[in-house]
Amino acid sequence: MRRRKSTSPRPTNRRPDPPAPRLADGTGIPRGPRFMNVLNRLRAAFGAVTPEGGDPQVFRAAVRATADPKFGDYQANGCMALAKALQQNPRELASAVREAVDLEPTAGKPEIAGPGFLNVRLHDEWVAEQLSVLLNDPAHGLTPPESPRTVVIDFSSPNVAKPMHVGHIRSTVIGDSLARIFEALGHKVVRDNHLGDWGSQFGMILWGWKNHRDDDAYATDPVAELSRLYRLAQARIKAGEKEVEEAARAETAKLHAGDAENRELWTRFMPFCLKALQTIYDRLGVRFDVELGESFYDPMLAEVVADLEAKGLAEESEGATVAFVAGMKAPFIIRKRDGAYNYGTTDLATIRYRGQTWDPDQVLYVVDSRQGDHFKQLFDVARRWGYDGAALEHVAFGTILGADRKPFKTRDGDVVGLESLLDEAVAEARKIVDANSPGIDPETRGRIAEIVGLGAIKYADLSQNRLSDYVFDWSKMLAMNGNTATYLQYAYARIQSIFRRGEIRPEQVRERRPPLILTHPAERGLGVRLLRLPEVLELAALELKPNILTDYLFDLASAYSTFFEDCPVLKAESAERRDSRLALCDLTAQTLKFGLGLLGIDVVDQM
RNA sequence: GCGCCCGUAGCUCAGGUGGAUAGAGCGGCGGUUUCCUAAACCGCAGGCCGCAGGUUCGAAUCCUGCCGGGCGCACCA
Repeated sequence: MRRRKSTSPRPTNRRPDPPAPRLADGTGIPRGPRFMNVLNRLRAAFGAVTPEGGDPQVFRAAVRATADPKFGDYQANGCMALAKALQQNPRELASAVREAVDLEPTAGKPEIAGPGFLNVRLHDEWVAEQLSVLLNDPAHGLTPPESPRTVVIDFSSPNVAKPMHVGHIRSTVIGDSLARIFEALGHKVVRDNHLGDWGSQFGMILWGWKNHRDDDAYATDPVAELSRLYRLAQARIKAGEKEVEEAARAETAKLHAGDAENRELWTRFMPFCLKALQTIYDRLGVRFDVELGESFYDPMLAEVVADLEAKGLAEESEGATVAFVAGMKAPFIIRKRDGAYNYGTTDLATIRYRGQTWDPDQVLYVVDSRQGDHFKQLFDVARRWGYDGAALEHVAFGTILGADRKPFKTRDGDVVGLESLLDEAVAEARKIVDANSPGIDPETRGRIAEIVGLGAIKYADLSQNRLSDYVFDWSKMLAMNGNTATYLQYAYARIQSIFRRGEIRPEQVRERRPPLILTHPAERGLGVRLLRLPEVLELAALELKPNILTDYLFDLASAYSTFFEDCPVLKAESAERRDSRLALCDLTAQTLKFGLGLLGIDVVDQM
């Protein structure tokens, strides 16, 4: 697997697994009603019996869930690689590990298979016991990390003064989900919306305002009018009108220089712009801890450049002040020929401010992959500047494409507005709800459609590997099965339906703490999966990939659907069985709701 | 030209740090509903993992070269 480019050192790079739990009796066996991260438990056990000459960290890392259930639930693959290094027979090595390792009470002795795999099958009783613990665990099996980290997540970051469009959804949704996942794992998260409120796009708006404004239109809808002016300026510059380009640049420079008129206009426009953005964020359920835009850093820029110059990191080149980065031809510009600062300068000031304010362990920039070169330069300069305390990571993502594999546009060729995209998703969802569930009252159908529609959009984005471009496809997105939010929401709704029909509340099942029975393959398959959430979240956070979570949830929902078909709940053959299955239903519902919540997606009780 | 990303089933995509017979969904074909939501479930067909070398017990995964596609490369952000 390729590693992310980490151009600055990661203090906790390859974060170690949480240490094995400290145990009072020294047996290696945890006592008491405490949920255990299964993977970490097994890794600790195998790591402890790493053969002489092996690296325990490597050996334990080779433990993972099996790809195929016929090989058991988990497998330890470390013996083969180690045998090679030690020039020993892998099966003999595996045999020695098998004898030494103690997995009780979690599992029995592993089985040796193939060239030296060690296959682990969890004890049904242990799985059942863990599920009972999980049933009443508000933390969903998550335990606080040994050393919580501070993670700044820079995401969404739209330019103000123009409506958000489809291009903003990925950063917003991926960043929000990563924030939720890190928080759930017990880390401190700072969600920062680095607004584009100070750049040259504002100069274009100012130029438009002074030359082409429509006062009536502004009175009616300020943001729409400002957006029109921006697009007008942009179009004329793009058409090669140098004088417009120069004029807009001059307006930007005047704004930055403190020109009274431009500052007044900026101050006047901003509240409208922010309010428009807030409307979308509210609808998406996205919030920020801070929204420190480019304007916030403006007062620091001159000093940043002076400091870089003083430290010999910046130099003059073709009239601009730049920093060169080894291996890259284009310089990193921190002051333009005309004296104005640009986003490189702002980003450096931001790194310093964040370091001084939060002292983060990790800073994530959830930004389009096309800005890769910029971040490579930025991180390099920042490190040489001395801000190397945090791991700076560009969480890159691909472009959203239309069916023609070109950037997603409307039929008229405009960029698709985010608001209309959401509206369309909700309208599509509404059609399906109306068709499938006419018995539900219209108002409730409307609420369901909103949740299902937004869920579809978010999930389509999150379930894809970030790095690849993705083809936007309505039919796929709102499909009722397959790896979609709708499928997961449906599984959840079916569970709620069982509780309604049985006239029983989940809380009653939880209080009863019924013993879990896992003798049916569908029961066991579901049960083993329910224990995996903590390890999945740890991996998703490590890889910075929400699609690891969506894959898990889809797998869980599939296992539930199989269970639903094969295992009657309310009409189970005994009261014990019924209670056990109700508990499995509730656990699944809890996990789906919690997991979807970490993706920023809601559930509905019926659909 | 330099750099980054991508190439896996007809289509859209998964595929931890190299592991067992490469997986889903859609589409196709065939089944399942006196039973808790059929927005579901079960089965079948469908692959030279872009190509060629290399590394090794083992490669979709790592290395090299090539082919094909996307993107970025001095004052926009």
